[in-house]
Amino acid sequence: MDAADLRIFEAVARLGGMNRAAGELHTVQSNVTHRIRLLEDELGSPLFRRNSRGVTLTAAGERLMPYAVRVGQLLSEARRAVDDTGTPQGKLAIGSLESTLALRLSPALASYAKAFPDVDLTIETGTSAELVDAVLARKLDGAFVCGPVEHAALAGETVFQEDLALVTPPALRRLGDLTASNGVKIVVLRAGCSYRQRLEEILARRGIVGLRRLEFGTLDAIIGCVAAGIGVTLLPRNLVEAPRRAGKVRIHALSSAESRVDTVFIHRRDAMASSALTAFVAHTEQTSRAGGRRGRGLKTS
Amino acid sequence: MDAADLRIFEAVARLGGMNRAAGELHTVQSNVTHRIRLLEDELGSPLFRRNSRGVTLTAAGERLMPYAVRVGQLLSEARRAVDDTGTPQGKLAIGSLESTLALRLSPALASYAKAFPDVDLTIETGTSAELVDAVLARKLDGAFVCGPVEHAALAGETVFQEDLALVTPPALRRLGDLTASNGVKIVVLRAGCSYRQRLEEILARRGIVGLRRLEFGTLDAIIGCVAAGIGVTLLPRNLVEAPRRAGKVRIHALSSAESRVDTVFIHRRDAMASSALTAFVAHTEQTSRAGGRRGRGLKTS
DNA sequence: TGATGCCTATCCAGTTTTTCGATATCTTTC
DNA sequence: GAAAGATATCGAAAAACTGGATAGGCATCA
Repeated sequence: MDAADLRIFEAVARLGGMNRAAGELHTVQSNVTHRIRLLEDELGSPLFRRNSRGVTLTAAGERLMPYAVRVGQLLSEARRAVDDTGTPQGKLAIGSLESTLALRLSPALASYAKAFPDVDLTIETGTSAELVDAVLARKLDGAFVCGPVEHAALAGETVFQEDLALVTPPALRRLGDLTASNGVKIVVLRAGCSYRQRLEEILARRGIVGLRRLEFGTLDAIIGCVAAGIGVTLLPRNLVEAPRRAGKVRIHALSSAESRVDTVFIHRRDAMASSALTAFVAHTEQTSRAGGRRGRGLKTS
Repeated sequence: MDAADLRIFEAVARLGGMNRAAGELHTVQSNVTHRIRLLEDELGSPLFRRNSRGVTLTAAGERLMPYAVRVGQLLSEARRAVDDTGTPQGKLAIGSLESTLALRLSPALASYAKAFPDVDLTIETGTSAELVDAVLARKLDGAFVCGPVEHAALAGETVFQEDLALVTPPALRRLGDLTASNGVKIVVLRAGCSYRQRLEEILARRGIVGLRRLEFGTLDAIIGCVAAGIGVTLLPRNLVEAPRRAGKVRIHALSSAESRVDTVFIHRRDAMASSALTAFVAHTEQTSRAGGRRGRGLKTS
């Protein structure tokens, strides 16, 4: 049994046919059939059931499949590891929550890109759940998500601790005065922003439900909107301290459980971190130390 | 790059020479040299430094090495997985603390061996640290060790909870009367028994140090020895209840932190559990439910 | 019912890859 | 300087792989 055999096996299983696999593998069908046959002979049990419309995995094939996938991944990872000379370079796919990207990451990204020009950095955004899945599926090398994350295959550490503040127009003295009927809206940075859900929970806990939502692309727009009495929002406290001192908005007390959000950087435990990734984490921590505080996260081994 | 290449690479790296690798791989040196050369060409960087006394890994080779090892392990595991038809069979290497084996495992082992005659069950004993290392090195499929065990690569669950009792001769009313000078010894089942260390800690905490040790091979011998006034010991409470009621020994109070010992069954997280292993764990739990209580252990994913 | 399309199995020949054995070369050691 | 032990190189033989052509099974459709 060899990696090449498993590669063929995996393609046949995934595409459900030897013909189709032959196409993907840039070879001919007879060849695929032959190799599969050899593999089955070697293992001593059939891996596929042949029907007229293609093939399906037998029980033994099902058992082999995850290994075929894993070996393929390992080999390509090995190649990258050999190429990785220690100076960060190559591709680096990072995921982030939209809000984290906007509020925390931009300066770090800019200086990272400048410091390591040989890295092809791509940033993808999504919800925490989407990002976790993408990291697990090895589509992303790592991601910034809302903590805590508990998954055996993932390592993570808290890189930012946000202290959120509930921000309302200055005229709103008591939260109780908020009702759906007076037209005040929830103002958030972007749809699916994870602060939105938290804000709705906080309001719901105080009996305030049914507020409409409003989205803006920039922080200034959000704050301006709140100052104008149109909505309420939930933002990191240090971003709204200045407007508050200027009397433009009012901040309402939250319990620390409600206000505290950990942003965790996660990556697969089993994937060896590339130089580019290692440098990225180090760089982000260094940059963030100016604004946020660094904390301990999951056990990292 | 193929698994066969990595196999050759790994042998050369491990043995430090192409000649020696050729011997192990049942081929000739020229062949090994050739394949290594091809691999280096393919990867674009030399993997070995050639000296007159053999070869040593370059930085790139060092980076490749763990992948070579892992791929080899995966392939052999894949083969086993394919062979594993669901009915427990094949080899199963289990480790255990000597004391756990003697006190808890024997009945479970006997009935397991009877229930699944196609499994080649081998039991090895050692200290917790030794067993953990053996499981990590894949020399054992699993092991019973003293909890708690915190290791990212290991999953575990508590299968037994022992409530230990400090057992002394009935004449010894107060622990304070124990001194090294009156000849009383620590009696344990076997050298290196993990209860021994615990017992010494418990005594030390009460200012009793310097007692000599005495080993016995059977429980009855130990209890008889204590009853005869020769020594003190630490044993699961339910094993000494009968002699205590008979007035043969005295049990002294311990805090629950001192008396409680978790026996945890550990196995590698990344190794897919064979049917034999799965059945073993299930069987042990079932059997142990008669005597001990089952509890939750580490997060198992 | 026969034609068609899609699929796998098989066989053969050509090519590529791998293996082996012999030999060259270099370095350390005695 | 010889011997031992190491890697490098080369050519021939063996093995494995590939590609193309063909056969046959099974469903669908007219």
